[in-house]
Amino acid sequence: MKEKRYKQVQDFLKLQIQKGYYDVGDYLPSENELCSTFSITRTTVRKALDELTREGFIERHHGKGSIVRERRKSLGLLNVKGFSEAVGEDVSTIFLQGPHSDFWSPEIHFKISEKELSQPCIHFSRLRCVGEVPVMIEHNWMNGTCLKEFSDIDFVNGSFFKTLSQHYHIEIVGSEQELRAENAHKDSADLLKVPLGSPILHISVKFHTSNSNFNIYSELYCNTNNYPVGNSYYL
Amino acid sequence: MKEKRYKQVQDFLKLQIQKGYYDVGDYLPSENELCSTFSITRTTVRKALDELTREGFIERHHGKGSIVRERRKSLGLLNVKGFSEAVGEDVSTIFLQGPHSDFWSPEIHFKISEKELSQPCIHFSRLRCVGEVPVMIEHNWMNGTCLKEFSDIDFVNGSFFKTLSQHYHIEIVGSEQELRAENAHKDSADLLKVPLGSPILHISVKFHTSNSNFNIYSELYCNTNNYPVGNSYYL
DNA sequence: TAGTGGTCTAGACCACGCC
DNA sequence: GCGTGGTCTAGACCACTAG
Repeated sequence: MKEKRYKQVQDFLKLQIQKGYYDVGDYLPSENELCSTFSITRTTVRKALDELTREGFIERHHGKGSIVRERRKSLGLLNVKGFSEAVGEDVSTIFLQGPHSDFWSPEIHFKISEKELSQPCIHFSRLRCVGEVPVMIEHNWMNGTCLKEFSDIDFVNGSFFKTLSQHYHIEIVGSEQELRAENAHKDSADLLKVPLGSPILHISVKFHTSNSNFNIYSELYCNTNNYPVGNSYYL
Repeated sequence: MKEKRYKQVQDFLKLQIQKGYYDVGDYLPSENELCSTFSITRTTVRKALDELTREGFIERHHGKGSIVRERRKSLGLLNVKGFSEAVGEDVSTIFLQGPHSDFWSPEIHFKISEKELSQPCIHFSRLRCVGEVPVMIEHNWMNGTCLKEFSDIDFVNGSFFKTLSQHYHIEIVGSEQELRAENAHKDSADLLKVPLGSPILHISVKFHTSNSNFNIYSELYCNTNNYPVGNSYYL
């Protein structure tokens, strides 16, 4: 398949931003400049800029131009913003299962796309702790065909999202979440070291990425007794 | 400001979907049909469909058409929107206590600003139902000096936020939230009609508004058994 | 093969920010 | 006034799906 023009421009600009060619707040070339640089029309340039906006790389200001945005740290809820930031430094992560091939689990709450279902699945799970106290169990499933040799690559700074961005150029563009209060089942009670039947916050997440065939499906089980899940949202 | 063409089409289709004119899985009219129906070009029609896709109302399939997506059966609480805009259908609200003067309650989780503490407080609480089933208890506290004669004014379409916007020109600009899974206490168990000790999702919210001396402090108690709390976030 | 959505061109006019 | 991004037109060709 031929590389799309808007995709070329999009990737070119994204790379320049990621490489630090522009500082936060800098203006990109104007749409008309980009048109002549790439010998394409404004419609195509704007499609590229639309995508970059959706991905959070730039902001556009009517009458002024497109500026480079500060890279976001969290999306909606529990992008584990609560861990390294809200809770402090004393957080740790234990792999329960490293990345490995698996089936698409019925535990996944959101509807998995047909395309993804027909492709191999990668799964990994982690236990998040504050100090010595386990506070969250995290299960993740995703399309394996998009992550060649994933199991062999170390997580960038322990962050899965950073790894996706830097090694695979996949960006998170949105998420859907559902939250429930449940009673702890045996497995989660054991891992979280709480009595069977304790109230547990169960969060189902579907992260949407810049690749429409690659979503991340997560099921999280949180002990909120000492560390409530936090979220902030600004317009 | 003139209403944009793509916005007209977008809102028209959204309304038809919300009204149930299309079933889940139904195909919308093709892009070319919409072009002639509205006497606009495909670029404009596609812009409308792009927005609906981003909002999660439709899915588009190359070579086939645009189908209506399943609407999430959730409360959509964690964004800045209110309950009334959640799923829209068949929700009702019962006032437990209408707006009245009160003290700033120790039940409020977030820190109240000094300025607000020194001023009178208005409180009201409601029970939110889907059909006949109570799903959420809502307590709200706020600075009374900003809401002259608030008790006497009817809520615009039953929406508190709309009332704030239309009568007081106060807009929500952001929020902070904390979530906990708890066991139901006596009062909330009674109101939500669940057994004592059932798992309940407790959400503490501080809404920030365009008036920095006016924040809304809410404490919410949700029965998530049938209607999980949902949230989606798109860039 | 006919119809659909996906990409792209080459223009136009408007609203906004700034000098 | 001028450059910027936002909206819109009237076409074109391509890729995908299905009968």
